Amino acid sequence: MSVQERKQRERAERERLIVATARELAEQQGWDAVTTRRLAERIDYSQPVLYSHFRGKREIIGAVALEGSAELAVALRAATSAAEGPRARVTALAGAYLEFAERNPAVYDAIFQLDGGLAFAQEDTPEPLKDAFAALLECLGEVAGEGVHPALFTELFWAALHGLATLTREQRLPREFTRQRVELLVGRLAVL
Amino acid sequence: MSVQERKQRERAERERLIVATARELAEQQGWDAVTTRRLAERIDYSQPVLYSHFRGKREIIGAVALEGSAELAVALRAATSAAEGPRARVTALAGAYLEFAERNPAVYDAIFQLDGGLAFAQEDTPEPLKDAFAALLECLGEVAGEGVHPALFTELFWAALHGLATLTREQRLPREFTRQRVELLVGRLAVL
DNA sequence: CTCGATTGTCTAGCAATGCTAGGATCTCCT
DNA sequence: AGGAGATCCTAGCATTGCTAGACAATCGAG
Repeated sequence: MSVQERKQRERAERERLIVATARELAEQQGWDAVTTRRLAERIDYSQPVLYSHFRGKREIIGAVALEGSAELAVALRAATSAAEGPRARVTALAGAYLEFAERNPAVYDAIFQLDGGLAFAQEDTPEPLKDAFAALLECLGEVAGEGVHPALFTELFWAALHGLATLTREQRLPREFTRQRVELLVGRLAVL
Repeated sequence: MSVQERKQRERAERERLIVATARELAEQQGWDAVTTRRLAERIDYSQPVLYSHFRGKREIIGAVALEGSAELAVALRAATSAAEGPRARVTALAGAYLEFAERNPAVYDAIFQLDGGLAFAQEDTPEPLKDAFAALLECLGEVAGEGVHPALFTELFWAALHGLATLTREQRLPREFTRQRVELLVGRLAVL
């Protein structure tokens, strides 16, 4: 069945190409510019090909979200493992989170802002999403404080980061004081 | 000039009708359902009339945002003024904010999530937006703590609330623990 | 090697979207 | 009463996500 295998590989390869191209286009010109036509043109296929891989634009966003989520988890773990002591770890975590959002706005949108048809906070939540939350939990669990459920604390801390990330990106918060806000957030929320 | 005045009044009245209808439609079926055609049909005019009042859909969203922002400010002040003591006030503020977001999801989106073409955190920021922030500041300024800039503290607190509001609404956070998260937020962030 | 069937792809098209041009109608002042 | 000017609507454009149906390439059986 070598032929079938090759076909499957090529198909999988094309699917990755679609996702990568969608992501690239979104980062370059925003998600509004990611139309099925443009996307199809960039991968040198016609539109209907997209629909043989994904149900629709939604699922493409979802695929980008999953890919990005995995990267976010990696970035968070890399940042925390490079820091010494609880406070430095949490600060590094927050910084890495915000930097990820800043450097990959379209991907961040795909994960947290747009509708990618993904389930959150349920059993059928995709693994990468759970894992990104797990990465947060690993670091934040140890600074939740006495009698505070680690997951609940993580949710709150995450919400604060999410708020900072989105409001900053849309110019709703002046960007220049980001550092101070993070310091304040860490200093107040975390029990060190 | 009674005739001219009447015309102007009618025109202003129609503008309010447009905004109110857009808001209603958005709350009922989401902003995606607010198309210029549907909106025009509901107010018994043709599409181009909308464009004699607003530059485009964007500005209509912006108008809803301004209206909603004013209401938010009122709601926040009502909640804080009814509470005794710093802790109760801040808790009431947070509760009122989240309740507003929960009960007026479309309006909340118009203000904070969608692009209504409004300027934020600048001199030319519209008054209602500044005032909503001022309402937050009035309450949160007194619990910022020593040596912490009240505005910076307010921004952080607001970001946390915004994160909780949006993530909860999109089912990204389980709704049942909202109360605990708010308690934790207030207890940790505010200096009482 | 040939020929039908299956798989894959593309062309063409649909309905819906935001927005606009141009003409029709209606109102008001002289 | 008539013309100027404001007001509004019909009709249309380009773009969107998505799909049907035709066409071609490939594969397996004889």
